[in-house]
Amino acid sequence: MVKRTSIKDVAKYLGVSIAVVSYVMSGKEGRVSPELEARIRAAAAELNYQPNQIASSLKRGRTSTLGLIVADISNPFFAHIARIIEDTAKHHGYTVVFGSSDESVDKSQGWIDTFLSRQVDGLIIAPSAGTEHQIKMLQKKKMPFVLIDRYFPGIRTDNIRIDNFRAGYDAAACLLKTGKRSIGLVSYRGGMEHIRQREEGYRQALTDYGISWRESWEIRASYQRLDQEVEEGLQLLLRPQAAESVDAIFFTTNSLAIQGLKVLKRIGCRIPDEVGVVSFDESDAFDLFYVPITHVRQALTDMGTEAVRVLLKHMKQEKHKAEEIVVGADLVSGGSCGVSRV
Amino acid sequence: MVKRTSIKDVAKYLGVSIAVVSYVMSGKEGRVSPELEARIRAAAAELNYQPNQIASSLKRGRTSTLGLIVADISNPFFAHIARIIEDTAKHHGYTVVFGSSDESVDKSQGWIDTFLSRQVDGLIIAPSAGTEHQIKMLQKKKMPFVLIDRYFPGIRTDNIRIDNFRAGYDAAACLLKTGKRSIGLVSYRGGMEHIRQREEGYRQALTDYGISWRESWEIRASYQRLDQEVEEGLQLLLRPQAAESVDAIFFTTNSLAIQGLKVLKRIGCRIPDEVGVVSFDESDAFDLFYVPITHVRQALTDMGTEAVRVLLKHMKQEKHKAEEIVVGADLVSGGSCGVSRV
DNA sequence: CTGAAAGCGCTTACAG
DNA sequence: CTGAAAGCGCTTACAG
Repeated sequence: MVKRTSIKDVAKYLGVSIAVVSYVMSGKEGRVSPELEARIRAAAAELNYQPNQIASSLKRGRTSTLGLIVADISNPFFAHIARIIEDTAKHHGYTVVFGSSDESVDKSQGWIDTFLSRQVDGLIIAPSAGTEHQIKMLQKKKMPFVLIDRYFPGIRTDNIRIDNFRAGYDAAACLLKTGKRSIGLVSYRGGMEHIRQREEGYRQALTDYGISWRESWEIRASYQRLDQEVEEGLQLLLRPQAAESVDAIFFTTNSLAIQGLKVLKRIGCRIPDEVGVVSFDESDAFDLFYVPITHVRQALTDMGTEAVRVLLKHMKQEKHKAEEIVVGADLVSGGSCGVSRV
Repeated sequence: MVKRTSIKDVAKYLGVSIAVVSYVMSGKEGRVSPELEARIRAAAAELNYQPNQIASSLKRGRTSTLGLIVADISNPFFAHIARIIEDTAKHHGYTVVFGSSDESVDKSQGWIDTFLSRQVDGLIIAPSAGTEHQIKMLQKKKMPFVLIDRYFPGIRTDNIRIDNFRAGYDAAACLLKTGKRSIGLVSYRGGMEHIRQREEGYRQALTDYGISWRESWEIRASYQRLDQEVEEGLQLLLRPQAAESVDAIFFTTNSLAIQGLKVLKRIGCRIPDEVGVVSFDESDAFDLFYVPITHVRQALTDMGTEAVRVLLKHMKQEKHKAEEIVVGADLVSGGSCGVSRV
């Protein structure tokens, strides 16, 4: 990089103080005479001056940067949210740095440390399981942050999420309404609260429809070995003639569903006749499946814009009571549940 | 944010100079006695010291940050690349800030300005059409950057891409091999070189298979009104009994294909019998389509890691001749082309 | 091995 | 309206 021209250079060029140049370049009104201002602007343009935000950040103690930590930026759910956060942040003069935690406690800590040392003004985090202490540490340091998608019931924090219980209930109910009676659950290991809520909703729906829940209907995969464990789980659920075999499946996230659908397709399972399916989140693959997959659509735009809005508010106010914001989620019907009898 | 403890605080706490603290905290070997080093480390831990990277950046003139500009971070192609770049950059001690240009010249300029004023050490850019002058400006400023995915034939720059001509050729050839004879092209307006290369490959394949190219086979959509224009274009291409009607379609990007498949599905077009299909890039939707969509798979991992590698190399060397790196791309067969007769 | 000091490029109270 | 100066938190040549 070629040596950049600084405020000092343009001050020297005009024989004025660096103070006036700074005032003009940072848009302070009424501190400098119109004539001088014009000369400074002209000189700045001529010398190709561009302010150094790093210096400004050091002096002002704020970087106008937000840190975003998600499980995986290449997951469409997070990629979509990232885009909305980017746009909203930019609109308020902020830039976003991001990191993927891969659901790892250590990686999450690593990104938090990185972002803190880089003096981000605030953090937006989709926290992984087992990171409660990291969240508490942020609170202790009074570092502004907001949680998205996930949250910890034991910690009062700003967080933006959907009503996961209700969404899980609606998803399962959609299957039950078509006469499905043995509803499998394909979910994540790890015990994240938002996933547990979806599962609770599912169980409540079973109960309300007079179905007695069976433990063998629930299978779980780990993030790290998702593909293999979904496949093994489905093999169990779909064993022909087995007492535990299932006539419908609720996938609690998009990645579980994508992998699950690949398995169902490979073994030639007919949807919805043999097995009804409902999933979470959007995907082009759901729309283009031979029978479009019914799914819970989270209001991602609201989630992203609210996250930034609440975070900026939090950053502004020393005292700030935690806001828990529930954004919309609706069931998009695609036919994969079967034909409703209600 | 609570007042952070600085190097000065720990120096004062121990009654030593800030210099030694700095040496220890930044890992300079052999400048400080082991005893003092131990005391400093203990004090730093006790006072919960975390280095301020902003101050370090200002002094050292480097931020260990890379800027990434893509068309849209929520597009799976770019989201995937972003993830690889994030991992590779992190491995080398760099953090990534990103911005989506939406194929807009102005937004692209905006992100470049933002990233320059934030003193990023280097840029990775998938440049939009019409941004040649921005690229030249970066060269004039000697700002290190590398282009990915796209490039400008008239400007010598580092760039990482696939052989788009060959990939376009292979894609079209796959359709021709199954006996398809009138091959439609669904592509982008705007004349980006990488897209033009794909189109050229397609035309060359037609020629080599003894088919005479027809202008009416080629339809183009703009980024801003993609959905509508793809639909209108397909309607033209698939008009029954029309002379121009087509028995196969080559989509030159994933977003064109996704939208196109939605249209084909809606109008009940049978793939591959009525219309063969081949696309670019990967998508869960391609794998899960009733007939898996044959597509060109770009070596995204290579593209991302090479981009970072070349950029870091460029940043290190004052003199540096432009590297044009071609990464792999292979055709993943899915059955959507039809049955090969060769 | 250790310290005093200059300086990175800004911002901003304080004088004049 | 304008300028001289302190200071943000580091790094690093220069003395000792």
